[in-house]
Amino acid sequence: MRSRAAVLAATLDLVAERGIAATTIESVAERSGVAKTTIYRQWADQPALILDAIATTLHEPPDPSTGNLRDDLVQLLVGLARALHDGPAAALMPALIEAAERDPAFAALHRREASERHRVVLAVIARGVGRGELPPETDPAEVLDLVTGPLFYRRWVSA
Amino acid sequence: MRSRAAVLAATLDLVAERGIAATTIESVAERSGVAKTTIYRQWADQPALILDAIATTLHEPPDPSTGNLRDDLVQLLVGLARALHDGPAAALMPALIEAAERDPAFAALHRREASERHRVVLAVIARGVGRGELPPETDPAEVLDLVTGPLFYRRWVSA
DNA sequence: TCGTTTCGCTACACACGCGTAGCGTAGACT
DNA sequence: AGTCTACGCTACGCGTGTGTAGCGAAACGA
Repeated sequence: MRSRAAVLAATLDLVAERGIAATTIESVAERSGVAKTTIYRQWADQPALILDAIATTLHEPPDPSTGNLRDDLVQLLVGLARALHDGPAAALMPALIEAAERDPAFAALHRREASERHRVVLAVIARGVGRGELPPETDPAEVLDLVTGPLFYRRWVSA
Repeated sequence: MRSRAAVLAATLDLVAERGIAATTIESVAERSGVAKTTIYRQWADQPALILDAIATTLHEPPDPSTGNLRDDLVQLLVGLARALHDGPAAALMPALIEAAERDPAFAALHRREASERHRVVLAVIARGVGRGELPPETDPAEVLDLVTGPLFYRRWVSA
C-alpha cells in the first residue's frame, strides 16, 4: 500500500493531461515509478483505478456562513470560479462529464460528487429563504442552477 | 466521394456512442460498410475525420423574431433544451468540450461552432436592448451566459 | 531477528488499431 | 468503345496496451 498515493497522483496527472481514455495503466506505471504488476495487484483494471483516483480528489467546499445570502453566494461562487481555472477540478470536470455520459460507473461517481458539492450551496440558499431573503416558495435547486450554470458555461463554452 | 456521407454518419454515431477516443477508423469502416482503405484515401487520420464529421453536423438555430425579447428568448431556449436532450448535440457536446481541453484543433472547432450558435442569441438580446427592454449598458454576452448556462448545468451536472 | 507483506523486474501470449501496398472491379463520363 | 475515377479486398509490418506468471529483493512488524 506504500505505492497507492504515488499511483493515484500520477493517474490524476495523466487524466488531466491526456484524458481518461488515454490514461493507460502502462503510462501510469511509467509516470509514477511504480511497477505495472504492482498496480494490477491493487486495482482490477483501468476504470477502477481512475474512479478511485477521482473519488479521492474532489472535495466539498467550506460553508461560508456570513449571515447574509448574497455574501455567502459570492464567496462560494468566487471559490468555484477559481477552482474551475486552477484546481484539479479544472481539467477533471469535462473528462468526468464525458465519461459519465457513457459509463454507468462514472455516471454514479459524477452524481455522488455533484450532490456532495451541492449540499453546502443548497444549505446556504435554504438559509436565505428562511431569513426571508428569497420568497418562501423558492426551490433552492433551481437557484443553484441559475447561479452556478453561467460560471460553467463561461468556462467551457463561451470563453 | 459516394462514400463520404456514409462515413460521416457512422463517425457521428460512434462518437456519440463511445466517445472520440474510442472511435477508431477501423470501427468506422465496419459500421459504415466502407472499406478502411477508402477512408484513408479521403481523410489523413482519425482527428481529421472526426473534426470533419462534427463540423458538418452542428447548425445555427433559426432566429425567432417575435418582436419581443422575452418571447424570442423563450423560443431559443426551449429549442436549446430540446437539442440538449434529443439532437445529435446531446452526445456530441461533452465529447467536443473534453477534446477541446487538450487538442488545439478541436478547441478551434469548438470556438467556431459556439460563436456561430451564439450569433443569433446575441442578436436577439441586442435587439431587446435597442427596444429598451434591457438597460442600454447591458452586455449581451453576459446575458447569454446567464440564460444558457443553467440549461447546460442542469443537463450535465445537476440531475 | 525472523517471518510476512509489499514491491520490482522480466517475460510472455494476446488483441487491437495504424497506415500502406498491391491488385482487381464497377460505374461514370466522353 | 475506351478511359478514368472511386471503391473493395487481402495482406502485411509495426507499435502499444492488456493481464498474468514466476522469481527475487526490500521493507515492515512483532
